[in-house]
Amino acid sequence: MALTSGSSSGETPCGPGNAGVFLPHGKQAWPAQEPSARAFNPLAERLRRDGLPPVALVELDRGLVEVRSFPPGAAIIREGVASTRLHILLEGWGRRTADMDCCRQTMSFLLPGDVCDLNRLRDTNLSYGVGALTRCRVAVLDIDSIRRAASTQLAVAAALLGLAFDDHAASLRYAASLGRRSAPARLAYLICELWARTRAAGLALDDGFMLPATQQDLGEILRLTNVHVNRTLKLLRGEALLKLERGKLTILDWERLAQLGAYTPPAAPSHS
Amino acid sequence: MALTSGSSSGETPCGPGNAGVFLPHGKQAWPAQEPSARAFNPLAERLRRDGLPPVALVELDRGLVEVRSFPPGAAIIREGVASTRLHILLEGWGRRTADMDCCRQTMSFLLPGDVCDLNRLRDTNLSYGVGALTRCRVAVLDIDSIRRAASTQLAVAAALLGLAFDDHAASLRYAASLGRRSAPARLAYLICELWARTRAAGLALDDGFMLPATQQDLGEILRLTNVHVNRTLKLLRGEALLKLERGKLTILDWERLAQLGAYTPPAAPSHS
DNA sequence: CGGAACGTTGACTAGGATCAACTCAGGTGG
DNA sequence: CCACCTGAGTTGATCCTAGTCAACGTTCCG
Repeated sequence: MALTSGSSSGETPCGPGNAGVFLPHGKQAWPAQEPSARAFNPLAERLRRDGLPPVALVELDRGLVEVRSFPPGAAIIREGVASTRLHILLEGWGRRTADMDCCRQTMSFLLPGDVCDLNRLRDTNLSYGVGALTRCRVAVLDIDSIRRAASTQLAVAAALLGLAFDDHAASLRYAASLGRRSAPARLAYLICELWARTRAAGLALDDGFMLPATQQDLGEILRLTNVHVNRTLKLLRGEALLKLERGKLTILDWERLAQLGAYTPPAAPSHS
Repeated sequence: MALTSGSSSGETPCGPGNAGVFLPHGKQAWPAQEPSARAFNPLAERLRRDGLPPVALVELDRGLVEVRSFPPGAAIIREGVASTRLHILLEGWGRRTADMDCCRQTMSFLLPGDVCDLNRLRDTNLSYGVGALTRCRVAVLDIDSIRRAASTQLAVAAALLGLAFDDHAASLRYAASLGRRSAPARLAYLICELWARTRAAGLALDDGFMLPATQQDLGEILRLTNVHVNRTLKLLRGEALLKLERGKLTILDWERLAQLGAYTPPAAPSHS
């Protein structure tokens, strides 16, 4: 109910129980006008690369309740509202936020293939909310189905464990990148990380990516004011490291940008 | 080998394959002079409370390789060195750190019962190191044994998933608590969190806990300089919220401290 | 055309960093 | 026993990064 709250545009093409979310084969679950086959089912693709057998995907797929659509700025998950549903971002950009005493804090951006609220498997209450940065399409799954799947198919449990680890590792890297570093270093790091993630999600352009975030949004994740984000962008532009115009971020000098951000690309996992 | 690096004092009483780490029953694995039965085997206690059946504990226990001891300041895990061992803190305080370009960053303190490098189950390379704040006793386990245990005993996989989620949730809360908040708010939050964790680990005193960290250490986790930590402590002392002398932290006004830190105690998990 | 949201720039402020000096407790060796 | 050293805590003076406030430009959209 909290999830239905006035933000969805009513597009829920999947009937409950239909196959489709985890199975690349189950394309009948979506209308045919999908633009890109690569971005079609990002989580399934990721899990498949991870070595999850198709059988396990079928198992997970049983948990699908519906696919919902959210306009930009809508709340996908409200902070502090318990739910027995798991949300997977299929399309669009989201963000994890927490309302602190002073102002809103963004903990991470979410890209297609990311599970918004994986922690719910542990605790149905979350300490954060999830909002839509752009228009988003979100797969809604039933937690108990997923738990059942994990307890019958070991591969499912392993896959979830893998996702949790990745998420955790990213949080740690992110926390480290903040701290007593300068605004330019933090911004550079963020761009490097997003560049890697957009490429992994198949969303990257040749020399950059579409960044659907305002300077205010960037400030919330970098812990800067929009004004200072502006100045910092200007600085990096002046250094010919990158440029950001009309939502398109272009990387001009990857070497120096990665050096400034002290960014080291995460190694590929050694095991599933 | 990286783990043997010149810091251990040679105390490794357990032969490989001995029972003891996860099994509260297997007390023969330690010398008899253990001071407190409650702090004796903190992770096992935690997992037991979580509903992990004793059989699964036996399974995990097979992975025990040795128990190592580290003096204060020693490196328990060196950043960037791959390893096939998992480390569980049995006694003492540790910290997760990453060396950034400018200075060292601490991501979290580790207390007895915490797994230092759970991520290694996913990727044998870590993006952080672990150091000993006090003298530490650490159980060293073989990763492959744990993986095998998780793939035969579902309860083991579930327990690991639970630990990963808890760790992840703590990271997110921590990242949120930093950000654009003032030094007093951050310090207050840290104290609140440590107060909850020391109580959970059975290490708390009546009205506080032993905090074996210098003001420099506190600065590294709070992203402040030691000088500013000092001033902030002085401020909180002046407000009669807490005092810290000779390593003993005393909470004088819990209500106002929690309010200042915007601390909300984490809810108990709804499922295992 | 008008309004709203975002981006841009300047002037000023403040929270925390930096640098430096000093105190204090504990340990070590003569 | 005292002299000395070291690491931590404490305090003051000064600097600088980023926040705040405010104005104006630009883009987009109804």
